[in-house]
Amino acid sequence: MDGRWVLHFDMDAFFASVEQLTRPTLRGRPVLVGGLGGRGVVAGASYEARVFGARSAMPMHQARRQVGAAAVVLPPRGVVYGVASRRVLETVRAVVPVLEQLSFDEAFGEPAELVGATAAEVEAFCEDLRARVRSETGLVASVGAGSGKQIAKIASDLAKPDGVRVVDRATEKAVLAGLPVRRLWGIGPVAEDRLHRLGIDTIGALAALADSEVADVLGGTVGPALHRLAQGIDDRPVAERSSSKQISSESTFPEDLTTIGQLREAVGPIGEHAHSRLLRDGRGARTVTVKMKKSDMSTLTRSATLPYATDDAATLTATARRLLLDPIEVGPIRLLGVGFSGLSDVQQESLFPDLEQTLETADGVPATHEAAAASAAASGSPAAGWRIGDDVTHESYGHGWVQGAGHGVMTVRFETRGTGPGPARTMPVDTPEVRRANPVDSLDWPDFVGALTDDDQS
DNA sequence: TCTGGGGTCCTAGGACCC
DNA sequence: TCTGGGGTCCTAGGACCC
Repeated sequence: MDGRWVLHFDMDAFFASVEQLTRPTLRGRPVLVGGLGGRGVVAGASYEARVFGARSAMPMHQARRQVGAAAVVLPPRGVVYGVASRRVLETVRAVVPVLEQLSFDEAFGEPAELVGATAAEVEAFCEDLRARVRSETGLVASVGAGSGKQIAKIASDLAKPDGVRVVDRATEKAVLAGLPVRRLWGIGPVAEDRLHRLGIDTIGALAALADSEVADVLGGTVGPALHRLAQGIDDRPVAERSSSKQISSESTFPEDLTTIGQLREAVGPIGEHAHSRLLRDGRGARTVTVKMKKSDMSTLTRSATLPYATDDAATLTATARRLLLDPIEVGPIRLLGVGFSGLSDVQQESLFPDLEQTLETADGVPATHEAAAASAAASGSPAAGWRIGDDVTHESYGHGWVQGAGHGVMTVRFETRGTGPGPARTMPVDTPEVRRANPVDSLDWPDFVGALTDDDQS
């Protein structure tokens, strides 16, 4: 393993950058992506917004207040980020075949060709990778490199924004030693607090502790692992991730739910959302978990394991509904989640047909009922109300997005990645030439017209 | 107007089996 | 008539990651 180089590839302000890419008017402006409701938090902030102190996971109202009137607040467009993420990672994979993907916008790689390379060679490799991603996707990534995953991840942090940082073996220990313990991957607020109480503030101070002390503070499993990382010992391999172990969906309500009836109603669309992703995954679940977050932010979970894995919506929803607790007993509920785990290929022939029958009919309310209602509400007729951030298409002006709406009129900005900054036009909300559009078109339009032509010719 | 949504991993106790 | 030890599965809670 001597001479290995691990790379950590990390997109810069990914969600906000995709918004700025596909909606060119937003370039150079402080963009906040996240929930718009009273309980929303920031999922992504552009660097222009970070100047004001806005950060991911911050309550949206707070970020908005800090940024001021210039703030552009947009709801997340998950499908667009998903498509952008896939394209970015395909580009990276063309250069680094084995990737350990951590999230939408982050991955480790360990290119075989870099074994034994000099720091300068590694830096050139990383710059080439960034340039490819930028030219093929229009998005900016930073890359960190080091002898292991931990140092590579810290290096990419140091490289941001829009940079490369290679930490060679000679300086690795010194770089680590001076950083706050919180920068170590695996040390969160609780562990940080425990260490601070003992006067341990830096990774260097953590590294200098005795093994037994670390185990006492951070636990017998996690402690020794973090201790080794603090000392720069990190030989964990880079490997492709296996399929997910759990599929879940959760939702925070605008106001806390206080009756079991409300919870029973809410479990329908939430369970249906998780179920649709379970179907897309192609496996079935044996264990159903219901999660309830109380107003004091503590969570209660209840789970049940079925005798077999199933992808049957009625069975899964009925199981979830059975697990609900009554707010009268446990207190008001701000969030409800439904999770499926114990995932495996569905067994077609049940060994327990009688039991299956019993479970399926255990709860009278068919799950599809709420699901249909929810999807009807989501797709609703345009006249029912455009929201800020909606993607639209106009018969003459092309693809655009709703910049503002109210009092019977709306302002639409007609632009996409391919058009450059576009004009804003104000029109009645019920303008018949305007229809809801596929958000992904903002990444491609009008280029996809050309793509179709190419296909026709071939 | 406090704190989203999607995950992974660890701990700890009890049931159950041999 | 005071009661082991190991292994596995299930459940509940929580820390941590982006």
